[in-house]
Amino acid sequence: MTDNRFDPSSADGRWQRAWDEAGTFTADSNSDKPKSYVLEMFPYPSGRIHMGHVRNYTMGDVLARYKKMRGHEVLHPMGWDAFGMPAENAAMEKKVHPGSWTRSNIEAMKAQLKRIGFALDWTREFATCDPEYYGHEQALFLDMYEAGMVYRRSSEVNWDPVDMTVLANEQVIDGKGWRSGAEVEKRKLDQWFLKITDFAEDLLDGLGELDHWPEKVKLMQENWIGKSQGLEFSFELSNGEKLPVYTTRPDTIFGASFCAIAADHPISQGLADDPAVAAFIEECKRGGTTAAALETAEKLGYRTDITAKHPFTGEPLPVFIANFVLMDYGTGAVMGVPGHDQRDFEFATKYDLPIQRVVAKDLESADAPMGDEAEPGDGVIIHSDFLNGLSVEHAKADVINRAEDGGWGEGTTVWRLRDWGVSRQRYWGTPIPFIHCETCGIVPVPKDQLPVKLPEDVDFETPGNPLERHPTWKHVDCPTCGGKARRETDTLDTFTNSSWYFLRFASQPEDKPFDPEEIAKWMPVEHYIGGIEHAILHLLYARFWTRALARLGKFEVKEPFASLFTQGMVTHETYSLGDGSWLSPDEVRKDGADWIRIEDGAPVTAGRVVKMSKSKKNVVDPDNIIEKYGADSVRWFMLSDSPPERDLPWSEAGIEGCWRFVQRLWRLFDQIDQTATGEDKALARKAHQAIVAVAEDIEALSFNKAVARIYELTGAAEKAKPSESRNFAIRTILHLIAPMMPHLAEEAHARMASGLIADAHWPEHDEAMLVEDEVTIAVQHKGKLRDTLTVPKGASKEDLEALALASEKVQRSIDGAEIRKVIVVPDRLVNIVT
RNA sequence: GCGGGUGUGGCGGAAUGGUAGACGCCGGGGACUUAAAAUCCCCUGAUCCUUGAUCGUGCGGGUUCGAGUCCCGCCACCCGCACCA
Repeated sequence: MTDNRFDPSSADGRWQRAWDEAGTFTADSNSDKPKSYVLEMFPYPSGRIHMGHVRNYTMGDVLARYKKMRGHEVLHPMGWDAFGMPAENAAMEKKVHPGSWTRSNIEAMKAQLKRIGFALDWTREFATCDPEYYGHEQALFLDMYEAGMVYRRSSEVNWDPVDMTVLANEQVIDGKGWRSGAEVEKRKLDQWFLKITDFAEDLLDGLGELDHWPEKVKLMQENWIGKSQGLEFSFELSNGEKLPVYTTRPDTIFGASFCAIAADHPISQGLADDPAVAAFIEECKRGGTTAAALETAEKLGYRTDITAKHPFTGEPLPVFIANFVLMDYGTGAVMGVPGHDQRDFEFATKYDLPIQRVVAKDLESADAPMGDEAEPGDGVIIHSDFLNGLSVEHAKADVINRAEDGGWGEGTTVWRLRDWGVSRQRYWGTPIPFIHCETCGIVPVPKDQLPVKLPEDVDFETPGNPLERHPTWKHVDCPTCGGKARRETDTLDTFTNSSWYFLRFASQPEDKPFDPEEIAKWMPVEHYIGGIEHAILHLLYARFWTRALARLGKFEVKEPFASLFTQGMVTHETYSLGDGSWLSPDEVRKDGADWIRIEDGAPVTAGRVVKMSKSKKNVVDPDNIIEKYGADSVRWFMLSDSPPERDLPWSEAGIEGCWRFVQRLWRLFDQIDQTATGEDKALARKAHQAIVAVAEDIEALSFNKAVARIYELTGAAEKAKPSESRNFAIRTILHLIAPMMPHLAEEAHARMASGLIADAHWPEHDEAMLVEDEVTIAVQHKGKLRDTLTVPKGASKEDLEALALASEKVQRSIDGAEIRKVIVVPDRLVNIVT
């Protein structure tokens, strides 16, 4: 009566259309059901959906469908993070407009997502490059400006002196420009900043309320915000000036043997008349602006003639200009304590400065010779006059007190977090809505003139910012005085686009960014899922925007994402030829134990399993897989085996196994026997236990465990003889897999009932059916397993002990030794200690 | 350099301090078939003196009747570092 094979090539599309036509996944904000907002980080439209997307969206999809089965009104939207550099690169390489390149990518990727059968509300789709979206973003940016959260200052960028253009960190390879190959320099530009540091305390405290965020992400954000307590004080300099410095280790002040200031510190700049100083400052401009580049660069210093007077000893300390001191952090000047800071240690070794230990592990080791690195650890203070014998903690407090009493310093809090530079000298982003007027200065674009749209007619033939070069776009009249003025040609960092998109998904009125009442209905996002690579920047910026908008009175929500899940990457084995060139998986095959190239039989080395990437050619295209196995097999693969937070190795064998399981289920679903009677208590119990366990696993996002349980129940149902219990078990499996393999589930459901299984309820379980009658307990002798016993559940300690001692195997192991102790854990084990 | 993480069979991984290896993949053996595919059944951590025993969760210590799990110290690998998204 039915085919004995499930055919996804016809079923998948049929059910996808059925869901579309019924509007099954359209979220109704007026529903009186409890609301659930499930969101995956929206994709950048790079051109093709990759396996990482499939994994991410499958997890969210299972949650969304499960929540719906649990009676929730679910919002599960999708859109496009559409601004960014790849579109401009494509424009340069392929001579296409970034907008049309992006639009056609979106169209292709949307079709791919549809083929996987995601339960998405497409009615709310948008792209961040839609003028409507970025216009509202400009309005929000102006609101933040009015509230004093936006300002301008000069800041360093990577400058390519050959291409005459600003480079992203990504475009700096080994300190050189990626196109020109020229040595990159630091250059200062006037740029726009958002005052995220005003929210440092709030963002830090807010982490405490995020109970459903991974600890590691919270810890990373905490370290990133980097609250530190320390002492800010001033050295008196030999030239009569004062040098304010900040230190987190005032306890080590007697170990200071030099001071170091940043190259762009005012004192350094004041000495720049000296050609040697000027040359050194120039030297410091070499190299990129990333933390890693700065930290790993060789420590360089220039010894000035100035000395600083130690506040306690009065000793003169040499003042150096040094490349490892940052003007952006603290005061741009530090006291160097080589004994207890690794950077200072290296610097002191290089420039032959004294290295004195002032914190020792204990008094005995106080005068042991210093090793070849600094000692940053805790201990007791030595060689420090009145601090001797104090703990690090007490010494810190003592020095701060004395500085405050003496009026030469004070205890302060310093944050590692820096204000967010949002200026980008690029075309494909949100234009920053300001006008520079010769007479009025900086003037916001009036809101009724938003959006400030990007011009369409731009060229990418010459490097640099096309908005700057455009013949007319930047020339405007001042909105205040009507005089000649110039548009801001910087665009906003793409991270601003992704800092509020979840609000626009929840509510999208035409005349404003969002409607507070709708926000109140849906926010916060209940489940937010995405890559660990966003642990800091995107997630911190989104938290910041939400708090900033709340401070502006736009809504009450303070934290956008109630729970966060960071998923692992999809990886694949790599294949290479003897010459080191990479081969793609479909160019090779296994020949016995070895790998060969299909084309000519050349030997191939199977290498490490790493993240799928174009450069390693170990990419598997989801479309080809769906074509061959259907959407459900791929979805099942994404959920199986690996825990979702870890990497998932893609394998051909694995997807084959999923395909076989789809067919196994299909055959099983055909075996409901309406004439069957009788109870199979063991199977019924397994089914009830699975209903509870799979629900718990899905809610904990432990999809791999849910999958294993479904395999177990399936195996048991297959083996069982027909009975009412078996029919129940089969129908249970059908509902348990519905969120994971929705097409197969609909197809099978349609043959036994009317309506969509997507609209069905999660099966009910019977509490009484969960309890086992019998348990297997372990019998140990001195902690080693000797025997097992099957006993009724709840057997008494005495009975268990007697049964254990009666075991022949146990007696042989004890071998007549004296029994000193017997530990009995009911329903678990008996441990006999001799 | 700084910060974060991971480590269990041939592979992916299970395991409230209580029977290590659930479940899947690979591999081996068998059934069915003219044959193949599909399907079904059985086996599959290592070693040995094989009715059984010993060893075994990156390495070295410790706590405990009992440690993959808790504590201390290492090693290896991976990820992030503010203009990639």
